Amino acid sequence: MTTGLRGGRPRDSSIDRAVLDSTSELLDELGYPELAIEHVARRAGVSKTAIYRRWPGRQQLVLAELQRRMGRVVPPQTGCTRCDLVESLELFARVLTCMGAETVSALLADCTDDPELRRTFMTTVFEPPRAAVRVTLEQARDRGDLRDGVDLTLAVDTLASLVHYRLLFRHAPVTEPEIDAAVGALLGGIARDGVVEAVSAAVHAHSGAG
Amino acid sequence: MTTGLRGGRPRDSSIDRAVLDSTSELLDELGYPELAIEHVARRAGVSKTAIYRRWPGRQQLVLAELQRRMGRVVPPQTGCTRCDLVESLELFARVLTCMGAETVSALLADCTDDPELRRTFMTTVFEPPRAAVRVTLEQARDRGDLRDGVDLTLAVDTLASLVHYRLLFRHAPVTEPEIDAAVGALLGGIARDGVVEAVSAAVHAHSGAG
Amino acid sequence: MTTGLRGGRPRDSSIDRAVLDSTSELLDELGYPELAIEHVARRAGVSKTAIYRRWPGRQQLVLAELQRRMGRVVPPQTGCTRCDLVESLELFARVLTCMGAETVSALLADCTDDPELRRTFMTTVFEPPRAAVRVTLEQARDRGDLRDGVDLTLAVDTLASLVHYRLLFRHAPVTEPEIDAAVGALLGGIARDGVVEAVSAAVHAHSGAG
Amino acid sequence: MTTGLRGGRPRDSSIDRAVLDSTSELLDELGYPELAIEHVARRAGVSKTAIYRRWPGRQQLVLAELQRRMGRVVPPQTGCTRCDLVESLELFARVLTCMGAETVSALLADCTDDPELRRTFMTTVFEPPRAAVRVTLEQARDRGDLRDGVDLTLAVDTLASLVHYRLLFRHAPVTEPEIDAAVGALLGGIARDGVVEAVSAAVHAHSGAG
DNA sequence: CGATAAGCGAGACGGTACGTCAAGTCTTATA
DNA sequence: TATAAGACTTGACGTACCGTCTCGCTTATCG
Repeated sequence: MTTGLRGGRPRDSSIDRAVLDSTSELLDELGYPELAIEHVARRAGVSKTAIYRRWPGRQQLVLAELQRRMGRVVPPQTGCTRCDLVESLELFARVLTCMGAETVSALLADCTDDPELRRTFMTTVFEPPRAAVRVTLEQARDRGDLRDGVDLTLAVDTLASLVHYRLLFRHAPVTEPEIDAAVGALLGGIARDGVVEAVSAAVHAHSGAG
Repeated sequence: MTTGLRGGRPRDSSIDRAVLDSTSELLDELGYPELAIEHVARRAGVSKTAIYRRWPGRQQLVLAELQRRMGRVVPPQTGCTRCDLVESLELFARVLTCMGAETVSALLADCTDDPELRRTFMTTVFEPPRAAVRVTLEQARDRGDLRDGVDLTLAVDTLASLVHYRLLFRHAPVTEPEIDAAVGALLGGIARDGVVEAVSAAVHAHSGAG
Repeated sequence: MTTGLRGGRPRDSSIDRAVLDSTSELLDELGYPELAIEHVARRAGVSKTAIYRRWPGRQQLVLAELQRRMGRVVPPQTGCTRCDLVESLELFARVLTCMGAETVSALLADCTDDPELRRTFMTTVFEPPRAAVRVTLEQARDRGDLRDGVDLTLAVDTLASLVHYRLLFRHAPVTEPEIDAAVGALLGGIARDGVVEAVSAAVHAHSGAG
Repeated sequence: MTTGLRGGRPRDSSIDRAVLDSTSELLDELGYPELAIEHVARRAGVSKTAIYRRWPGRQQLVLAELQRRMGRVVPPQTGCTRCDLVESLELFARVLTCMGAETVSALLADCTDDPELRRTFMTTVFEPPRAAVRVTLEQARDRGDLRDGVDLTLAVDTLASLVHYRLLFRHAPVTEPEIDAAVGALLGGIARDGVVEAVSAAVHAHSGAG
């Protein structure tokens, strides 16, 4: 809040580090639900007050640690649409894995009540890798690799959500071949030639009749 | 556990109902994180003991309520691949929405520690709608609507995860046109003709070089 | 509050004892200002909750201990006015000393904010010995030992306050000769014969002039 | 301690005043127990450091303020024993009331731990009005108004303690007629003629027998 | 029909963490 | 050196649920 423009003892930045380090360790050892501010304080050799002065609560503290873990996400630029997409998604998976899939989902669940917090979470944790995928798809589009009228947001969600789903819900790893297959499926479709157009007509008839 | 083979006063089944009803109300009013067994007991006019005798903890209690909310999920059977898929996914979305998206994700997060519990959660909450999608895709495959070598599990995950992502993470609604577009994209692909094959070759060259 | 007429697990009366014992010890070792509920709980081998369930706060807890220390105060009845008075005051002094003069005054000071609490304090701690003095004086009056028109309340206050003052304020002991002298002074006056009447007239003239 | 003999920035004496003023206000608004140094500092527009440099703690700070409130106590000299005594005691009551009876007793209680502090308190707060009473009594004695062998200290305590008791303990006002009656009682005694001597003999017999 | 066994409401119990608060000390930059 | 601002440690506060327990009572079935 107060940047302490002038006057007052400056914050001891070694405390920031010590607290985040302890948070990180406890996150790995106990997981988010068992992570207590009191533990963090004890382990960091720091008072609770010093923590609460920096972060208003557990969520923000862990969020800060996740942010630190994420570092800088740079979208790949090989010039090859499929390669870039695969690369983006692998990056995505790496980021989530590094943050700790369970931590991410537990934290998210713990942020649902406060809209402000939710937004921060999304911006901090989900947006960066998501943006990488989007940029990659936009480049593909500009390069003329995509059909006209393709809904980019939907495409991003489709790919991103797969990684999320596997890692956060099923706690299953996402392997490179799977990512490749998923990208291939989305790019090329999975229906035999001619089927989509046929069923498309049927849908319209169906919904028109309903 | 004990079916009360012999002896003892039989359980009052009206208590089961009262407790689940109160759980349901409090879930809607306060959300899962704020739901306390003590509140449930008070509201249901029942003792904590009676609750703990039936469910070992909060998670199992809420799980039971979600199970009750889900009811019976029946996969659609119109004979049209795309219609059935869309229908399955809408069903999926309805189920999650009815259960309460926030509740579902919070509960899931709260189940991560106990593997047994996790499995129960997956079987109870995620599997049924997922199975509906899988059945639909299997029927499509058997009907010859899908290309050879399509990874059904991946396809199910791709579609299912989209709904999850939108509802559980972004707390955004999933509209029918979007579902339709997503199904269309997966079935037909989004790449311009010829692109997939071309980049596919490039991928192999790329990964061969790496 | 709830006497637990029916239902519920009965309170463990050994806890009451353990808590008051620990309170007593800590009162002696550290004094009232340093007495912390958490210490009491720890030393008594009891949870904080168990304490707060019985007494709403530190003040009430200590008050309960003082009450226990006081026991039963019985006014003396030798039939001799002066002896009874001296005896009453010595009893008074013993009671306050046994409770711990510093504890009494610190507790009183800590009760000033809450009127309810203050009243309880007065009734519990100050009234009983005070009542003994009053009873003794009433018996003296009924016996015809006192002049007509003597203000008994004032007389009680005069004697009681001396003990309070010495013990609670000056932390000086009150010896038997002093008590005797004070009782003698109050009973017989300290002015030389004729002086009181003379100055009494002067007072009236003085206040009439002012 | 350091009178700032030489060197450095001189102390800003307006700070002393501002701090004591704020202390005074907060004492009236919240009472001693709720008076926090941080509040005082904030209200005075002064840093905590500046306060702690002048007074080692809360007790000393408040003590300083009480001292300021007391001002100069001058014993009355009308030449009439009873008038002077009444006047002294009223002065006594006024002083305590002005300081704030609750503040005085709370502060006293908060000084019990530190003997040094206690002594300062006694000297500062209790001695001056007490001295006035003593001087008055000494003048009465020298004037020949008192019987031989009267214990002056005991007489002072008897009168002073009554005021203390009423104001600090019972939080009851001390009215002028009451003071007059108390002075009258002490000077003239309350026993019917002949009673004191009779019971006095009884006491000696009693204590001799016991 | 009485013994046995469980269900049940009430609420005590030991835990554990919460987030807040004030005390008193220390650090920095500025006057 | 004094000052303002404010970081810092310490330690207790009173609250809230957790999941377990004990008690006295009720309600069934079994022998």
